[in-house]
Parts: sequence; C-alpha cells; structure tokens
Amino acid sequence: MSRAVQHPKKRGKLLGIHAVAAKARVSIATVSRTINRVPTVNPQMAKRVWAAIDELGYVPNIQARALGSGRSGVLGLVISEITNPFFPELIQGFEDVALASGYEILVSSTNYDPKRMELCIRRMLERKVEGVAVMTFGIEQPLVEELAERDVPLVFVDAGPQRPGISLIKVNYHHGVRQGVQHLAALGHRRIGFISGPMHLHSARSRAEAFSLSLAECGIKPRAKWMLEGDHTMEGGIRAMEQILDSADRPTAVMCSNDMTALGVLHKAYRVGLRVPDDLSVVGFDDIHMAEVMIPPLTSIRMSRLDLAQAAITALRAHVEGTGPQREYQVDTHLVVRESTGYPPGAMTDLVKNGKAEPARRR
Amino acid sequence: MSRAVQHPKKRGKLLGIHAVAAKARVSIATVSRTINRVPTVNPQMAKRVWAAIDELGYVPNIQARALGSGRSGVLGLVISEITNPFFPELIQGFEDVALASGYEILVSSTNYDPKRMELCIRRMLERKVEGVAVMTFGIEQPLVEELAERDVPLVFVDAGPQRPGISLIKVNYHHGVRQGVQHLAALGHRRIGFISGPMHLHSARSRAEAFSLSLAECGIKPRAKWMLEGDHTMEGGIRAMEQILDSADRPTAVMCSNDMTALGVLHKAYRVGLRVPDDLSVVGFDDIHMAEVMIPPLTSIRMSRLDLAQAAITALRAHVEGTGPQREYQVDTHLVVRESTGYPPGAMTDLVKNGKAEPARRR
DNA sequence: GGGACCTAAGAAAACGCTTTCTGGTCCGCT
DNA sequence: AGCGGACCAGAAAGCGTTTTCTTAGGTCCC
Repeated sequence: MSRAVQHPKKRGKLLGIHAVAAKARVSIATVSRTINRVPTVNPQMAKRVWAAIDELGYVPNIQARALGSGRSGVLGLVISEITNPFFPELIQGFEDVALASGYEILVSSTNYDPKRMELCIRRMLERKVEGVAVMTFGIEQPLVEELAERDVPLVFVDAGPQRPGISLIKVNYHHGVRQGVQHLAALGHRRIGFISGPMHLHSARSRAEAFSLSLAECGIKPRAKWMLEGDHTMEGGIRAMEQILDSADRPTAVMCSNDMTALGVLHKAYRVGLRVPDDLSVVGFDDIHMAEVMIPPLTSIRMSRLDLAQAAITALRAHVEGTGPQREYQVDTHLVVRESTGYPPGAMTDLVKNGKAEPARRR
Repeated sequence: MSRAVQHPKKRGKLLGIHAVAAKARVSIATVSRTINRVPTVNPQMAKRVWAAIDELGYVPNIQARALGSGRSGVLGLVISEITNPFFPELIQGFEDVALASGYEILVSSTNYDPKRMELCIRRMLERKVEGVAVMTFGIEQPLVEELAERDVPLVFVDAGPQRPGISLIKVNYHHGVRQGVQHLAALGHRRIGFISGPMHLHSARSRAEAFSLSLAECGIKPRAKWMLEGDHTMEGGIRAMEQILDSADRPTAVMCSNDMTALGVLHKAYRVGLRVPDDLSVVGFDDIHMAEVMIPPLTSIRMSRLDLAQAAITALRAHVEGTGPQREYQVDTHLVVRESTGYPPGAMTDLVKNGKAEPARRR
C-alpha cells in the first residue's frame, strides 16, 4: 500500500497551514511564501492560496512563525505605572508608530517595584523581544544589565549607560522649563517654588536642574526651601503643597515636575481656599490631555508623547535593522499657557491690571 | 568515527535548553521536566539542572513552550481606549489577578474603530489566547462572531450572546445609581439631568435606564430634554453641558454615565462661572482615582475595577480549566459622596441651612 | 534465579511555521 | 540536438520546547 501522507490532523481534518495547502492544492512551502509575499510565487497559485485562506478563515500561529523565522516582531516598552495618565498616552503613541513599522508591542510596568521589574525583564526575555524602550525616566540598573548583557537593543530616555546597542533620547527640558520660568517672571513672579519628582530619577533631577538654571537666567535667586521633592503622584503633590503652606513666606508660583503633581497642588490649594491663579500660580509638566480641562486649565510644559515614541522606535529599528549609526535622539519641550498662571497677588497695579496679557479669569 | 551529536549550536556553543542539558549532564527531556516541576525527577539531578540554569542565565523561549505544549498561557483583554483612566486601572487589576492565576495578559484597545477591532481580534487569534475578556461595555458584534466561532472562551460585561463558552458579568448599575438619585433627592433636587454614554453601548443604555427607574422610585418625573447623549469623553461631557446651559429651565443636578463626562461637565461649568455644587450638583460614574482630587472632589458611583477583573478571570478560568459550570457573575456599584453635590440653589432655608448633613464647601 | 513490574531518564516525535535544499521544466544559445 | 542556466514548486530540515515512547536498571516475590 502507498505510504499515507504524514501530516498533523485532528479528527481527520488537516490543521493550520496544511489545511490551506491541501485546499489550494499546493505545498505548505508555497502557502508560507504566499503569506510572506515572496515575489517568486506564481500569481495564479497565490490567488488559489489566498482564496483557501479566506475560505478556511486561516490565521497563522504567530508563535510558530516566530520560532521558525527567529524573529518575534515584538518591541518591548517598559513604563513606570500605567495609572499615571502620561503613560497610556505614551503607549498609544508607541503602539501607533510600532504598528506602522510592522511591529507589535509588549508593555510592562515596573510600578517602581523591584519585584515587578524582574518580571518585566523576564517577560521581555521570554518573549524574545527585538528591542526594548525603557521609558521609566530613570535608569533601572538591573534592567540594563540583564538586557544589555544579552544584546537586546535598548533605548533610554535622558540617561543610560554608554554601550553599543544602547541609544539615548535626550529630552530638552531646559527649553520648556525656561519658557515656563520666563512666563512666570514676566507676570511678575519672583518667589517661585518647584516640586520635583523622586530625586533618584534622572529625569526628575534634570527637570529640577533646568528649573534652577532658568531661574538664574531670569536673575532670580533660587531658595532651597522652595525646592520640594515630590514623587510624581497626586498625593506627592498634595504633600509638597502642604509643606509650602506651612512655611511663613510662601512662593507666589510653583512649578511641578509633572502634571499629576500639579493636580495635587491644585487640589490642595482648593482645599485650603487658595484661588489659582489669583493667589497662586501653578505650572505643570507633560501636558497630559487632562490638563486642558482641569480647573483651572493647567499651564503646562508639553513633552510630545508621539515624538518620544517616534524617537524610541526609530532608535530601536536602527539597531534591529542595522540602519543608521545614530545613537542620540532629541525631543523638545515647550510651554503651553492656560489659566493656572497669572499675576502674583498684590501685583495688581492699575498699570498692569489693564494690560493686554491678563489671562482669562473665572467669571 | 563516532556520529557527532546532532544539536543546534552557534559558534560551537549549544543553545537554549541543550546548553543546560549539556552542562548538567542530563537530557533535554530532564531539563524540561525539571523546569515544569514534574515530580518524578531525581532531586539530585534537579539540583544539577537548576544550578546549570542559574549559571547560564537560561530563560526558556516562551514561544517554543507554547508551541510544544499547545497552551499559550495568555488571556486577552479588549478595552475601548487606553487613554480613559478607567481602563488603565482595570488593566492593572486584570494583570494582578491574571498573574496570581499564572497567566499573562494581552491587552488591545478598539478605540471605537472597526479597523482597530479587526486588529484586536487578529492579535488574539494569532497569539492563541486561551480566553478573552471584552470590557468595552458594548457588544462588538464582529468580535463575538470571530472569536466565538473559534471556540475561544469569552466573557462580556453586561450583555453578550447566550452561547456555550460565553460568560457574562452582570453589573448592578441600579444599586449605585439609585443611591445617587436618592442622595440628590434627599438634598432637595427635583430637576435632575442625565448625560449618558453613546447609546449603542449596552452599558450606557443600562445606566440610563437605571437612572430613569431610580427617578421614578423617588417620585420624580423624568424629563426627556434632560436626558442627553454623551460619548464617555470629556469633550462629550462639555458638549452635553452646553446643551443644558442653552435650555431655559436647567436641571439643578446632573448625573453622568462616567467620570470623564463628569469632568467635562465640571469644566464647562467652571468656564461659564457656575459653581459646583452651589449652582449645580454633579455626580459621576466609575469613581476613577482622579475623581477624589477633582475640583471639587467628585461624588461618583463606584464600580470596582478589581471586582470586575476578578470576575472576568474567574469566568475565563472556569472555561479554560473546565471548573465550575457558572455562567453569570455579579459586580455591584455604590455611591461615594464627595463634594460635587449639595443643596439645589434656592433651597437654602434656615431650616435646611443648619442641617447636619451639609457637605463641606469651599471656604 | 528469574520473570513481572516499577521507576526514571533518554530518544525521538510532535508543535506549526520558515527557509534551505533539490529537482524538474522550460528557455535560449551554440 | 544538446547543454547550461533560470525559475519555481515541493521536500525536508530546522526553530526550542513538550510529551510520548522506549529502554535500562532495580525490586519484589515466588
């Protein structure tokens, strides 16, 4: 008797690519080639194959594909915490541009927890991602080590080790922060506070430094007691604001290292009956979507999520696909003026009061 | 000469599980068994294997695992849009409980876009997820069809087809909404508006119905002109609020189908100088984390993300692991009173004014 | 002492693809 | 006519695991 075809089946029915091959009366190799658009397949056959695929509702098993080809087609994205609205917006951008580049993404958040970070790394390794963007705005040392050691292309924002295979995205915090300080100074503020992020984060330090520098540029002497450390959460903003309120001579304006912190400040100000911007001006950082609809709408320093995503993926692709030797990418920031900033209290001379630049006020 | 061992190598070095096997002087089968904690392996050998794994920093290739075992260990989560803060909170919960159950998750958002929905489905299918939770709060018909057809266990919230393999999570909107309406009524409101979600969403309709019903329970006649359709975004909330403002006799309180809508209302109210809650009371739905820090802090109807996640995963596991025949799960909602609700304007009789229940006010 | 029966580890066959290798057909050229 | 390439479809060898099948080595008990 003739040797039966030795193919995987289930209840007599062929499975997966084999079923397609059988229906289109071609070999599985041809099916594979058709799907992957290898140009050498006979258009005639290709048509048959596509028809069969359609008819059977065939969806290739991506794991098998990855295994066979040695390419996972996945880029990793490591973020701090998904519940901070900045990150979902970043994820959205990242996904969009990854998709456009033919990649899928795998996002994992550290939640600032070493245990969770381990998990992030493991996930990336297990899934054989082709590169990972670390957008936690801090160098997570173990992350770097484990991944870099295994030659996974990496991209950091702000700071990271100088190794081959690792790219950097430099965010120009200074530009936006300077605009913010100048804006405040122009309104007449001289007593300006700053609530930073957790100081172990590189980005938080960078922002704080940009602030001090900008202050100096405007000829304002920085006061250490007005430099508070927050933690990039609303609660941190509230706590920092409490400290500010406790002090005898308060600043007339405060800048925050991110918008969540600013929301906390806004909230606390509301709680104690301080009007923003009449009694206190506040400016945020990131310009999350929600900033626009805050009460009052938040003046903030915008850092484009899309630019960030674009830069990250460009960097990763450069490594993966061996194009371009570029190592550093730039992302800019700029001020968006809304209504949480105004003249400092007591500055309402007639001269100024009738000025054209007065921001809209409640009622 | 002796037949050389025919194993995959790269530059002479063994790869993956083979390297471990070689170093521990066992077969790859034993390594696999050790990793999977099959009880029959000699503890002695197991120790050698673990040592080798450690020394080599071996991380199993999860795709190969999935292929070999036929189990992906992944649960899908389909959401509407990641930039609505409700969803990140849900994702967080989902991930936590999935992890605890030994699953990974794959989240994908539809963005209300049919094209994107296609993509969601495809992703789930390609990745061979073992089940998917559709948390879009609407029945996405094509989703159901494609996935159900292929016997992927599904769980919907609120509504979904009654098929084997499909579970439902019933959210008791009425409980929370009734509390909300009663709260408003107790404060003296009789003119209460409602801004729904997009009416093609089942959940949006359910919430609207719960509202009408609750109104009736309180002996208040619903007015069609105060039933507005929003779209679960801040912008939708703003637009709906504009309609309310345009009308001659306005409601003194409005309930919203979600918190984002409520934020829009708050914003618009602020814009036109309406004080909340003095001039208008507003209550949200979902009770996102941010509601607590809104200005004023938002009275909202809480729907626990964790409960939702728990129910979804329990349902999925029941199908995957063949445990329990349960088909329906319950999740409750309840009112959280904060400061966006107060007496209706003009209700400030002395009697009431000195009442104990008056919520905190600004200043 | 020797079969029956376990036990546990190794060999080998999947898993569902991709990709290299092979070989047949057809063409053009001398 | 005969030969060398192109060209393209199919056969088969991976990819890195899991899992089934096999077999070597013990035990036990008569």
